[in-house]
Amino acid sequence: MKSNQTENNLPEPTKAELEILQVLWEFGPSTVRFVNDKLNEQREVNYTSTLKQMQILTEKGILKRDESQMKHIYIPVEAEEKTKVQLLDRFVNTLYRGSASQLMMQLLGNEKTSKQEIEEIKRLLDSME
Amino acid sequence: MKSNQTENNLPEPTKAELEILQVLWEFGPSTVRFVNDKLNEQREVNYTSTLKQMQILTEKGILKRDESQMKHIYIPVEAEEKTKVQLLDRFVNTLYRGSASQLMMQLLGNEKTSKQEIEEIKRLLDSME
DNA sequence: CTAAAGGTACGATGTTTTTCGTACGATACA
DNA sequence: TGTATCGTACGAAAAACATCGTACCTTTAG
Repeated sequence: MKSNQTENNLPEPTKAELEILQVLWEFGPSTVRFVNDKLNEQREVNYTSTLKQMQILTEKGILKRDESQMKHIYIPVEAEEKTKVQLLDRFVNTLYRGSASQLMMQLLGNEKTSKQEIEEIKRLLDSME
Repeated sequence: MKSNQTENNLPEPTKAELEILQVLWEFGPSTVRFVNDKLNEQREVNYTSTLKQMQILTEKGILKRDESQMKHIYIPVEAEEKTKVQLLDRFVNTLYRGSASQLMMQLLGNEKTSKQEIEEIKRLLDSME
């Protein structure tokens, strides 16, 4: 099958992979043990499952690791921002035909987006002038 | 495995399922034939593959269908808006811990979001006062 | 009437993603 | 110094997704 890459970039992380990335983004470079513990705060996962995922992530080039110690330390290759931008871009293209303003409208119309959030967005825009 | 539902809602559509939904959103209630033709404008898919997907979508309760004719007519159960809001909500929660303004910042910082888009967003916000 | 065209049903198969068991090496410490 | 603990490697099973072939029913045109 065709490999799933964007022009200049890494393959899209899967759902389980994203969970792991998020731990690494939040807490910085970590061991499998640490990541697995964090994941288990939310759902039950076997240690070796997490290990395997992180190995796969490394094969894919999404993570790299420091093997100088027995406890390998895993690190995302791309910065959080960059990866998120890619995902966001894909999301906008898929669901909103690339129209960021349409996405915005939905965000603003969404009850779950608080007044406070909206205010913050306005301030943000003003400061961009 | 745990079934994948949000509190009050339908299961998340998969990628292939989303493609189909998008055709239905754009063109309204349609036959399998019609949807399949649209999909084939973008990539090759066998008719029965599309049929199967749409049957699965129906089983899942994401589509319903009018069987009164031989050519069944498929219709999304939920409105486009509602489904997109769900997906967007999940997206914001997953990637931005629920912070819409953070997502915004990324949108605005994204080169692919044109000046024109940004202007439109500003106008939108102003008109909300 | 009948053959071709076009429809649905559905099992089987292929692929990708996810999870886990087992093997085995290193470390720690009683 | 041996045994329990904690690590990695890795194949394989399980689950989720996607695709397709085949059977079989309806409609339609000649």
